[in-house]
Amino acid sequence: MKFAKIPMATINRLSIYMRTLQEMLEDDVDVISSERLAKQCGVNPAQIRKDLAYFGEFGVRGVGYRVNDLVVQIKDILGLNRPWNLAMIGVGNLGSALLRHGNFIKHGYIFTAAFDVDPKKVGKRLPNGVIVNHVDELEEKIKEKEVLMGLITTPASEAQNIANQLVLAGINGILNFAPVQIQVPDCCHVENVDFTIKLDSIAYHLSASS
Amino acid sequence: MKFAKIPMATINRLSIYMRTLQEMLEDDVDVISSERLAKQCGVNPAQIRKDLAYFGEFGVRGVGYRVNDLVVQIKDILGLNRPWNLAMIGVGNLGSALLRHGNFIKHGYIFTAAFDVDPKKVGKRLPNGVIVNHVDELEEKIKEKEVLMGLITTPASEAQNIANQLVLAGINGILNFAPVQIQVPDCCHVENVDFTIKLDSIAYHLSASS
DNA sequence: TCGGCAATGTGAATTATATCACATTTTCGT
DNA sequence: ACGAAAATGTGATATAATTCACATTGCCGA
Repeated sequence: MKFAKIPMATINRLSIYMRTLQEMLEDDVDVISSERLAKQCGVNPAQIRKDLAYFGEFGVRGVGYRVNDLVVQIKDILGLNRPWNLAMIGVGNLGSALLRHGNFIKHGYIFTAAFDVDPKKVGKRLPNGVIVNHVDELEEKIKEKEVLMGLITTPASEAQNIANQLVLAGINGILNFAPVQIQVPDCCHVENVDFTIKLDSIAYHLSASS
Repeated sequence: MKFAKIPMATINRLSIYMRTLQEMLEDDVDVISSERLAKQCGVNPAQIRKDLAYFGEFGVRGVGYRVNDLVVQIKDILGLNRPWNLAMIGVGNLGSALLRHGNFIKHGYIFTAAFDVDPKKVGKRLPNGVIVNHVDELEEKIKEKEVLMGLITTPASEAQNIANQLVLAGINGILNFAPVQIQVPDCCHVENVDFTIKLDSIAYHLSASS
């Protein structure tokens, strides 16, 4: 099953299912139907079953899904049954807010390195104990700290340059917060987080509907 | 043309084209082909032409698109030929980083209100001059400050409650940073920004390819 | 003025994604 | 032990988005 081509959208939905299921666990729900889960996640029930069917059979007919088991299965599918070390490149407003943000650690993502070019920031110790390094030391530290993904929160003008360096350092997963499209070789997977694109989309909908 | 159903993906791409074009303007490029723009944006040239074709004919055959004109046209399409007032709900790490973030104002988005429940924060003046209000005053201040979109950066547990209040206050565009799916009536358009979903997606790709 | 070139705009074809609908399997009550 | 009820898993269908391929159009140089 794992060899069929999986839609990107499926992968994203699996994360959403997982989150919702984790919340349900806390409310002591132990079995859930695709219908109820779908309502909670705002999707079609068949969608959920199809998404899961790409990877196996996880439910019990006539009953539903065991919440706890399904969380474990989804974690397995996504590769979340292990910690992932992250590096933050750019310790400005946004970068430092994210470094302090609890959601990363909660989901198994650990910042083990941080970089900036500002001499005032280099050498400082972050609340999580990580010391900010100069970008010149990127490759060295990334290897030392066994970083597997890089988060770019530099100004847009630096993002491509940093991405190149990350790739050279052997990183092949990048989460890019800078509002530019960065170009990387195929071996590297980039995801973009761009607030203003989302705002533009809202602006469009509000304008168009009025 | 505006009555054909426009793919959501098209709207998002228009933002990306606009950004790229704005950068080109600064480099004194004044005409661009769909091919070159496509390469820069990482999409197919025909895609760009199709996307634009939903809204009209903006190019010159044999020549390309006048960069400046196209930026204006896209702004018109998206409703960005006017300022949009924003409210931030939740002035924690992330909220205050975003309030200070220059990209919003650069693209015509103006924070005119901010809310929190923490008495230590309420009453404080932000760098942009806005004073943090208590969430109890949400409806009143949102109307007073003519806010049209709300950004939710509260803890996940509060997000739905805040969304409800925003809707009651007449807001119909929400950018949700909390890692939950919030439910709103159809009149309201929600976009989600969820870092950990993106990280999960990267984790999947790194795990699957190895 | 005219011919060739370049790049748009767009119908057709392809590919991808989502939904339906139902046969299948399991549980549970009698 | 059996039949009804419930909810999965999935082939078929419908919908949506992307890409192709080319006819069309405007520009420029000789």
